[in-house]
Amino acid sequence: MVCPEPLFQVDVEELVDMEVRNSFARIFESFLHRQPLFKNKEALRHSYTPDELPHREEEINALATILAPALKGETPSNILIYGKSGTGKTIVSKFICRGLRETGKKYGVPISTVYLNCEVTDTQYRVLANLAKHFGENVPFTGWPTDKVYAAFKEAVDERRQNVIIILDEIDRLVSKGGDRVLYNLTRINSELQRARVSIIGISNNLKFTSYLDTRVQSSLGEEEIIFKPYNAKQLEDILKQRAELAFEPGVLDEYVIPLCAALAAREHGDARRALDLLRVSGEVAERENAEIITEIHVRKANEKIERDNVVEAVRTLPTQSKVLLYAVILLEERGTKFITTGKIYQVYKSLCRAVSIDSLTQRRISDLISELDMLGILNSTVISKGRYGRTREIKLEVPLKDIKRVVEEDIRLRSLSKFTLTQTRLI
DNA sequence: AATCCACAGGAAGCCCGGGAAC
DNA sequence: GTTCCCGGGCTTCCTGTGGATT
Repeated sequence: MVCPEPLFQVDVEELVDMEVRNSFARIFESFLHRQPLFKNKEALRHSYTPDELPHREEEINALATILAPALKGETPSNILIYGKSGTGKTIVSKFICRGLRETGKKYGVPISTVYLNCEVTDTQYRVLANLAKHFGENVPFTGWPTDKVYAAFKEAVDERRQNVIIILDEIDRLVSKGGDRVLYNLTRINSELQRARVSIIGISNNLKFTSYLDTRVQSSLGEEEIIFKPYNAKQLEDILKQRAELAFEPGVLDEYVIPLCAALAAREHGDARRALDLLRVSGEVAERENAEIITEIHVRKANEKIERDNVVEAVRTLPTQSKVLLYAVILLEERGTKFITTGKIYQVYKSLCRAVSIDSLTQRRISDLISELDMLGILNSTVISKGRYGRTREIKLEVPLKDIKRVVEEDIRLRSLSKFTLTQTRLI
């Protein structure tokens, strides 16, 4: 996500500013000889699982209590875990599963755990194929009938006596993409197994997602529910302190840095992931400035950088059609159009398509693309009714216009858009 | 109260590419 | 090579709707 700008370029600019032009050798020398700020940057990554998870004791206990029967060969209840992003759901689940496996190993109880992120593995087929692969079956990523994959998984799992715990992270993604049949199958699989037993841990940040499920799945999946509360600023501070000790050289952090990172992340619904990113990027910013100490200013800069980078990256990776659509909104915004509606956007969009000679999509499809951009937080759309003048969506740009305009124009196929003016359409 | 606008958004189905099996 | 299956992007067709206007 956050890709640091090349060190080289920035340093050169700075040197010119400082009117130090002797030689590049000096840059390299200083790079090599300056005191490092980081001791182990990995400790600030999301993927890092520390040995202790502060302020999640209750959740850990709850989860451990539910899963403990696996150690006696009994089948633990299925569990649903709810909580906003960065509240430790994933890390706690992985942490517990690791402990469970290790304890099982110690006492000779076979327990295997599988972690699947349903944002990537978002269909029935993919979930089953991944599970089957985990148990040694060779399933192609497409091609087989789903029943066959299911059978392959069942057979592989049932080869020996074992307790299997499947973690389905972002399980709500599965439902929104019609992969909920797999949940139905998985929750009933135990009745078809001879030796193995399967339990599911579903992780979701959407409290209401079960309402979209079949009632039978609802009740069997949600046998136990655990809710992860967001961290408050004080708790985030503790987490950051713990990681900072591992990540930074002693004495490089100004005393206000951690509280500020914690406070900024607490504003974002207590997101620990954001707090860690903030701390890491602050360090990187300071490093690039050749600073010896990381200060509040670096944190502020890091915060801006993270927000900008997120948006730019989101826009850069959009499909071409969405970029053209976004460009239509940008042009309308630049024109100061008061009510930007689906219809207006569609007309501008069509002329843009003509200008860059690509096929235009139907208004129905564009309506869906607008919703997607809304979900990404790039646009904001609200359905409004203008009485006699119809019901439509009022759409606003949610991100800095200049930044994203540049990003869209960078697309090779859309270069010529920069020359386009709205007078070419009869609108507005 | 009836009408009517400008869409929202659901449902069904088409088409295509990727891949396995025959 | 042909057939079958899956997922994703898309179109077509359709019904529904909030509130200004008639």
